[in-house]
Amino acid sequence: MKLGEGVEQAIHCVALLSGLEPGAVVSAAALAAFHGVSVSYLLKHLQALSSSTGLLETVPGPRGGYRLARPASAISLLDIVLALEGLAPAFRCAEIRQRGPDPLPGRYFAKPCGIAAAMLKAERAYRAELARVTIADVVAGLAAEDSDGAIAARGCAFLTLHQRRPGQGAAPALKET
Amino acid sequence: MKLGEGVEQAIHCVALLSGLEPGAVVSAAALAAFHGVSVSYLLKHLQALSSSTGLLETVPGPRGGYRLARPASAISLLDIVLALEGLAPAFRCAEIRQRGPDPLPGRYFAKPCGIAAAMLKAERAYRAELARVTIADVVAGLAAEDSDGAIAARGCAFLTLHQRRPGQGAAPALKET
DNA sequence: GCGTACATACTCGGATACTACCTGTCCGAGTCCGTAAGG
DNA sequence: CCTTACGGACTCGGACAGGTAGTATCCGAGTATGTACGC
Repeated sequence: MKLGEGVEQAIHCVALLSGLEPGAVVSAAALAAFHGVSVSYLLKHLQALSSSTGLLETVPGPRGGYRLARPASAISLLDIVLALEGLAPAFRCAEIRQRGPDPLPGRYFAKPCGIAAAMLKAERAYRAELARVTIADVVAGLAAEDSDGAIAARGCAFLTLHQRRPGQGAAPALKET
Repeated sequence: MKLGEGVEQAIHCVALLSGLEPGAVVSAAALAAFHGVSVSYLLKHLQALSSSTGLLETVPGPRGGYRLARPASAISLLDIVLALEGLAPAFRCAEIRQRGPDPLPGRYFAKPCGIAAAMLKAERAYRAELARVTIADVVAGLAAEDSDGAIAARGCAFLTLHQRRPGQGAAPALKET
C-alpha cells in the first residue's frame, strides 16, 4: 500500500502544463529543473503518460517537449495514477480458500469470495474519489489557497520563460540551477 | 499501489478464528496448513496482528496458538490492513513545489498543497469503506453465498479438529498435507 | 537575393544498473505437558 | 496413593537470505533548426 514517488511529480507536471498556451510545449528538462528532480527519471513517467495512455502529446526534435492531449478538465487524478501504477487493483485475491489439503471442488467457488469483494469495493470508492477530481479542479484549488498569487506567479513566470511553439523563435538556453 | 500478499492470508485467518469457541486457540501451523501457505511466513503476519496492534492474543507453549482479542464485530478490515501495511498513507507528498531553483519562502507553504489534500481525501474514503466492514460482516457474507454450506462445513470441521483450550486434553498431531 | 542541402544540436525513447521492500526461511527463548521418582 | 521434580516437545518470537518492483541513470534514434553553399 504505497504509491510510487513519481505520481506526485507527474501530477505537478500535468498541472503546470495545463497553464500552457494552446499549441505550446515544455521540455522535460525544464519541468525537471522547475521541480528539482532528476530529468531521466521524470522522463520515465512522462513517457508513461504519453505513449501508453494518451494523456500527453510529445513533439520531438529541438524546441520539442510535452503538452496536454486533452483539456485539463478532462484529465482526472485517477487517469494519472492508473497510467503510472497500472490498472491492476491493489488487492490481489490468490483464492487461498481453494488451497490446502482436500480442497472443495471448483464449482463451489464460482463467485469471488466476499473478502475480495469488500476489498475491491473499497478500492472502487478510492478510484471514484480520484476520478471526481480533475486537473482543472486542482489548479483552481491551488489558486484559491494562494492568497497573494505568489505561487501562481512563479509558475507563470516559468511558463513564459520556457514554453515554446514548434516552428517559431529560438530555443532559450535552460536556466542553470 | 499494491497490497502485500499477506493481507489476504491474514484476513482469512482472522475470519476463521472468529468461529472459535470462547477461550480456544488455533496454532499458526494449523492455519497455514488449512490455507496452503508457508508457516513461517504466516507467522510473520500473525505477529504483526498480535504484538504491534492488539488484534490477536497469543498463548505460548504446547497447545498454544492464536485467538481473537476482540469480538469479530469489533475488528474491521481496516484494522488488519493498517496492522500489516503500516499507518502511513499511500501517497507521500515530498513537497516538490518547494524545490527547484529560487524557491519561494516557506511561509507560502503553510497549508499542504491541494494535490496532496485530494489524494489523501481519496485515501480517507478508501479507509472509511474498509472500516465499515467488520470480520463479522465478512463471515456473514461468506455464509450467504455458501448455499449448501459446504465451505462453512469445511471450516467448522477444521476448527473442531484443531482448536484446543489451554489446560485440557492432548494436543493432536497436525494432519499431514 | 533566394532556394536548397547539409551539419548540428537538441529532444524524446528505450535499454541498462542500483536500491529498498516484500517474500520466504531459519534458529532460538519460553512455556506447558507428561512421566517418573520419592514420600 | 499423592506430591514433586524433571525431561521433553511444542509453541511463538525475532533474526537472517532471496526475489521482485521501484528508483536512478545512461546512451541511441529521430527531428527541426541554423548555416553555408550554389544558383
